[in-house]
Amino acid sequence: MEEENSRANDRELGRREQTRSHNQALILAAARAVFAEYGYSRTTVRDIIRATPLAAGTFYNYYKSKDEIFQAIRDETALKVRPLLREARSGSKTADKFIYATFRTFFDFVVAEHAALVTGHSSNAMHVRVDTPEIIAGFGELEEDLASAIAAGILPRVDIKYLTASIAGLAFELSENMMDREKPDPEAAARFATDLVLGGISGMAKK
Amino acid sequence: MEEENSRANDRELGRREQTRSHNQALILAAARAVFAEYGYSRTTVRDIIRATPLAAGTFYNYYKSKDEIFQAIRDETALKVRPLLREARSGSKTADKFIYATFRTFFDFVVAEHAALVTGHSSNAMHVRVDTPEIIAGFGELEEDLASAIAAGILPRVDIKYLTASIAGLAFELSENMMDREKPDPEAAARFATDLVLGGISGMAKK
Amino acid sequence: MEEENSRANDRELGRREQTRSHNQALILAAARAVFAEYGYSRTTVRDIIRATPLAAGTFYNYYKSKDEIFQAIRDETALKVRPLLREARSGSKTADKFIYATFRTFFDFVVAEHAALVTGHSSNAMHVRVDTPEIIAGFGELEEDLASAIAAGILPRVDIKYLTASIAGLAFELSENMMDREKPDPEAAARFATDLVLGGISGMAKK
Amino acid sequence: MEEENSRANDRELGRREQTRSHNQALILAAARAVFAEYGYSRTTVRDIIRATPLAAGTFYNYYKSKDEIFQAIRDETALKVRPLLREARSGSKTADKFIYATFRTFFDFVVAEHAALVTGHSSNAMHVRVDTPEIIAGFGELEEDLASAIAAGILPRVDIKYLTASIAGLAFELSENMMDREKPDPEAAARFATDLVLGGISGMAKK
DNA sequence: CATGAATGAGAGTTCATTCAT
DNA sequence: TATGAATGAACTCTCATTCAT
Repeated sequence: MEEENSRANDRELGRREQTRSHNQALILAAARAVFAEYGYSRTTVRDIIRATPLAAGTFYNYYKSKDEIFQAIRDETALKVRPLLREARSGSKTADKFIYATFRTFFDFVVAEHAALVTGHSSNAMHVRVDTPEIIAGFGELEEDLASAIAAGILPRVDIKYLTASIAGLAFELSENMMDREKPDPEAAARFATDLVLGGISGMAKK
Repeated sequence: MEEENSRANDRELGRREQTRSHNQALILAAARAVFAEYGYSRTTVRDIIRATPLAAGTFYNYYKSKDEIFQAIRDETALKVRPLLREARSGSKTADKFIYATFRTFFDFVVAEHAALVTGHSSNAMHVRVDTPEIIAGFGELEEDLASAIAAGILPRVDIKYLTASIAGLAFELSENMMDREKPDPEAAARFATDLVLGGISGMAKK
Repeated sequence: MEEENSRANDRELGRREQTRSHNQALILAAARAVFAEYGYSRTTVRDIIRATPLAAGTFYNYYKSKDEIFQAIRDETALKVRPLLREARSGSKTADKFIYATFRTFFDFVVAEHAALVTGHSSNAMHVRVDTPEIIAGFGELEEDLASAIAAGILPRVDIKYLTASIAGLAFELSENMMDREKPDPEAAARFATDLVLGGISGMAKK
Repeated sequence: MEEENSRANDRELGRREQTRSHNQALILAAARAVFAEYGYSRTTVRDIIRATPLAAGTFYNYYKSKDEIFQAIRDETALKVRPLLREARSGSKTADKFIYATFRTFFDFVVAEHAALVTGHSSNAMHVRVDTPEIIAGFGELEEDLASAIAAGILPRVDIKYLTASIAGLAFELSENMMDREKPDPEAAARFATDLVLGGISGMAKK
């Protein structure tokens, strides 16, 4: 039986490898879409494989469980954006650049990956945001960087934990509002957020 | 006949009603706790009654379904805080009072009702926030009030939708951070949030 | 507590007795109606007491179980009609009288008790007919009487079991058809059935 | 990809399909038996699968619900017998042939399908007969054919609705009696029913 | 490795019955 | 004895996971 399969599948060299990563990609993409749409518990493995040309059991050749693929997606997302954020902030010599880089990078990322889980706008009216170890680590990094920036005199001395929370809250909530708009504009959103954090609304004027 | 019986049973009805509302309270409290812990879908009705000395079927003497109690809790929360928020803002003649009143009222409420669902800090690493009609209406009210304040010259002309989202994001995220602290201080949190919104971090100095 | 109740209930002498049989009658009537409407399993005890001013637990002061009241109703029905049928047949000296008396009595009874269970025309399209010991005994009596009539030369020698079944089948099915008509006419139905059994359709002419 | 796989798996699909239809047959047979034994509402899906070597959930791989399999069985039965009945009657040029063909076909069918639901002889003492659209249509067809036969002068002018009901009542009741006998004899039963309908018992003599 | 039916624990819910009042 | 909330077994159905093919 295995021989027959290999005969059928190996007409091209490396076909197996190709199929394997192809299938993995199919499953990941389907999972991302479905988790983003329904959230973790309301998503069934059947939903995922139904969004795939594959069969139910095949799923388990790639992921040990529904939980595993979920965490894989979450971490994958956080792992992608975290280096971007750190790098963006690392070169910033002014408060404006520091804060703007943070928001801009985050909003750009959300636009690029808006099918993914970070900001799940589920059809049945629930915001789900996941605090995985990876994401928590991301918050930790932000806090560290804020501390460094304060130490370097780039940012004023404020309650760092509240500032971290504020930036996170603004980032998540504004990114959602931004994505609801006709044409998401990460530049404008980042500008708004940065101005708010730095100078408050006092110095803003509506365009 | 019913009247006669009730006359005869009056003394006991007091007891019964007492037990009844006691049980209702037990179930509500359990549900609040479990929903906050696990979110809607991961919570089972059995989880709720297990957190109670009652039997499985008893739940359904009080709520027709898992959905019904969930909505009851959500709306109860939103319906309680919304009038408070509106009233707090209504008398504010300055930007500072307006913004501070909003945050302070919200944080006070979170401290008072910290077992409730609105800001669920789940142990299994998920933030769930539900956009019920009630909560969405709350956002709408905030937006309206912001528009009025801008029209009245109390607040400067800024992107109202982004401002609404910003205040909401700050409120939810800071309230969570506040509750994680040893001694939640709504005054300090509201002060931080208000200063941030009005003047940004530029004018802040860490105490 | 008991004293209070008796004070309340005993203003008239024998009131208790009266209430008791009154309640029993209420429950029986409600049960008859609901069983006839929904059949045994789709009827809930709640349905029965809901059709009553009484409380759930009261039911069990009168009947040990749902099953018990169901059987009571079934047997009550059969026990009422069986003596009527026997008596009607007993005096019949001719085949026509014998057969006609059987059908006519049965159809009259159905008209009179059409809310009861014997011929249940349930709203969800099911015919339910119950073969309780009482009803089976009724069939047995019919068979006995047919045997006697044959022995007496009143009826010809035919397969008694098939004849019994035929009469039963005609009785049940025609009674249902009769009850579906605008104005149920037991006389006409009994005439039709009798003529069919005695002479077949050959000698009939449509009115 | 699916095509390739099916090519590769062709030999096994035969097995699988075989198992599949085997299981389907197991479930159908069990359902037929249990429904016949207990009727619709008293039958639980658990009863059905318990009468099977399969697991609880397997049922739902074949039927979406208890209702679906019930209707499948009902309609399957009615749909099988109806064309047979119509065809049997269609060629009949005399009253005897017409009536005999109807009963004989029905009784033959009952003998062949005696496990089925149409005529349920339940051990817990209930006859259940379901008026599905299919069965009602069967009655309608009988009535139509009777009307045609009367119009053609084959049958005398009698109350068609009562005649239809009579034939149905005789068919159901006699078939049950027939099946209770040691050796069911559809020919004899059909002869009895036909003679009864055509000439009544007057012309009969017990064998 | 793909397949997809089988599995069975467990979900939400109902309801006959019990029992404190 | 009437009350009606409490009970918990049993129901229909779902779904993550397994496994023979």
